[in-house]
Amino acid sequence: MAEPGGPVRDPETVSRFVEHFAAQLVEAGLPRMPARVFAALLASDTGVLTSAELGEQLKISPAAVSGAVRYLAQQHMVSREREPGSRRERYRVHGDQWYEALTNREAVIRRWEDALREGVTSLGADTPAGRRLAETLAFFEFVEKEVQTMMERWRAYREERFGRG
Amino acid sequence: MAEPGGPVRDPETVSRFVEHFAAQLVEAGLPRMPARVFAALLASDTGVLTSAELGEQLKISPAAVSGAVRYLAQQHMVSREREPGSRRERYRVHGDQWYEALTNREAVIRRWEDALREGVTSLGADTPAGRRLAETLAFFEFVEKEVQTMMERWRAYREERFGRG
DNA sequence: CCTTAACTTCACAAAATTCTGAAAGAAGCG
DNA sequence: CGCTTCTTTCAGAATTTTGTGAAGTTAAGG
Repeated sequence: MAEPGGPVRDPETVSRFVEHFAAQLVEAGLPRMPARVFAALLASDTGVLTSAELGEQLKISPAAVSGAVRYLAQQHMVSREREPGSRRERYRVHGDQWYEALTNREAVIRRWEDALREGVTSLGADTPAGRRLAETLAFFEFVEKEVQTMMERWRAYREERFGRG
Repeated sequence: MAEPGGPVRDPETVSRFVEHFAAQLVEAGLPRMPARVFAALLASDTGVLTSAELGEQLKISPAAVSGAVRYLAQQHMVSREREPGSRRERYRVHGDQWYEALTNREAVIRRWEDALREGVTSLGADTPAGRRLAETLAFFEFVEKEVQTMMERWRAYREERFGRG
């Protein structure tokens, strides 16, 4: 399908997917612009786009691209690369990297756990509320461990099914 | 510690925990009022509070309580009970129920999967972008299955460690 | 160095969200 | 049936978030 000289990718088809998938991400809590930029990268053939390409494709200002990309980089969902010998920056979705980011709410969970531990102590480990908090804490600790092993299983499964990315 | 006649719970200590934990939830994406209401329920001794109690404790209007509770109930994070023979409604965090809710982003994931499937088709399963989308789709399908078995392991572990809730 | 291309930061306008008071709506109880 | 108590809905004020244009910053290329 992909011809040598020119891509057959219909921009409108791509855009339809990008906006639709971005909308789902937004619904799940991601801010709008980061969601759109991320979807655009996912739907690109190389997985790499420049700031200009993103701005043009999504019809947004350079400032918006900048903000969205900063957000995504902080969440480790994309990485930024300097194109050698050029002022252009390139943004990339790297398969593995972003699965990990999705499940690596580690920092967030860690803070939940801290807050819960403090709650158990201050409310009293021997009170009903304290016991409820302790159980909740145990749940998060459990999940944290499980997610790690789950990702190991995923990597194995992925390699078997798709080969090395 | 909990005496028969009157609770020793220091309201200020409780409030400190409630606001702190709620703040973490907000940071993770939960709207403010639902987060505060939920934290208050978690920190209550019985796990049940009336609308009036919530309003008083959090210093918010009945309208705010109503909105927050509707949100939480939709997310299956609390359940509402009618106190028999009274106009009062009671809201409850039920241990199991809300762990499940946390991991049951099922509906959300389902929609992601749908969008991705459509993307694979419309961009072409044999294009680089299509392959990337297909792999992403595989990841979610994998996670969906894994989370289910993880929750089974949690229930087993929980029962062993805490006994029947 | 100076020019120029590319990205970033900042202040502000626009848009969306959030919470409240007020009014309306249910449901028990006499 | 009407009174009373509790909850929900609604319109609007206040706050927050978002995206832009414009100025500022960095670094390549002459």
